[in-house]
Amino acid sequence: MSDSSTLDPISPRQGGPLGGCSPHHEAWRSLARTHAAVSGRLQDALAAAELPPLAWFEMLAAIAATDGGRMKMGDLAEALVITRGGLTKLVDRLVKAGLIERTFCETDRRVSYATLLPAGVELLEEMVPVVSAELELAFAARLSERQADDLRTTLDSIRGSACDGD
Amino acid sequence: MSDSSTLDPISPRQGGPLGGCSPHHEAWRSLARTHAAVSGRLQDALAAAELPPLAWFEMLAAIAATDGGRMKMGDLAEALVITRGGLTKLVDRLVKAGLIERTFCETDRRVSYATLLPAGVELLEEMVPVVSAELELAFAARLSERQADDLRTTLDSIRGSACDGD
DNA sequence: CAAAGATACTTGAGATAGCAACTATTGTCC
DNA sequence: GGACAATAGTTGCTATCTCAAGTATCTTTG
Repeated sequence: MSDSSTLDPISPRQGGPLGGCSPHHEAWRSLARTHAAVSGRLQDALAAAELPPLAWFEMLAAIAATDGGRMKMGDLAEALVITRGGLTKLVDRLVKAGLIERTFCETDRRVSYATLLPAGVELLEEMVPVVSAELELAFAARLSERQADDLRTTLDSIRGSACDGD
Repeated sequence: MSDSSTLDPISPRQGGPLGGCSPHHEAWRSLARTHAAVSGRLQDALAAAELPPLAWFEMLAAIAATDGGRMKMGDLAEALVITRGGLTKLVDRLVKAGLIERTFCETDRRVSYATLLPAGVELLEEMVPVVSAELELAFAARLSERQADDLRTTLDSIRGSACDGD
């Protein structure tokens, strides 16, 4: 343990056989880092405004984007890309905060909906400008609308592949 | 509570004042969803091969990409975009698994390095093909190398903005 | 040179998400 | 019609992360 003769453990491989692997690999690294960076900024901005975390915003926004202001648990889990178990607990928190409520399906009693309440709409309207401002800062600063749209298209097609090729 | 008159809580706003907000907003949604989808696939592939989680791979890969096979804790935290506290515990796990070790700096004794051990290199070499295969599947299926490179450039510039505009 | 501040890392407490097992309801097949 | 499988959601356990506070070392400044 106190022996320092363990040094130089990897002399044969230095600086790059894995770093510069493939363009796809670098693209992935960039995707992961960028997601983390932007996500972190959004969360910081929300926290600074004393608003709930980003996950709450995404859930409220997802429900608000529907026609009826309600969404099946399963669809919501898919939209937020989290597991059903995780979603149950996330919904629990928003329900406890009075932002949404659980409603049930007449025709299929296994199904329950997360339904937006007025307080949820109100909060969402407070959060939107904060999130939007931060996104403008991150995206608009160096991307044209056209570039942003191209980016979205590219990402969508990657996601398509990721789901298909199962 | 058993009263169902709470229905129609959001009649004034239906289906889109927030869904189709701005191109930047949609690009962000796509970025988040794609990251989650690809990340999930990578983790599934690693688990299926009975290999350690993605975070271990990213740490090993980050260290292996350096010249000396070692990396300062702080730099590592920045590279993986996690907090220092989180990194300490992540490193603890890899150390316990015998993949890396902590080494110390002669000139500044506050600094410690995470140094790759032979077992770590070996494991990394097992993980690389699994991760690469999955990435090829997700990226190569619909993206040319040139598109992948453009994507990386675009993402990098976003990340640049996210860090600058503090 | 000594004290105050800055930097690097660790630690403990709390929050969140995933996994697997479980309940309840619906659909299918003989 | 009744047994078996499939689907929707919830729950307990565990692992991991973040945040804030703490320790050790270095740097600056009077």
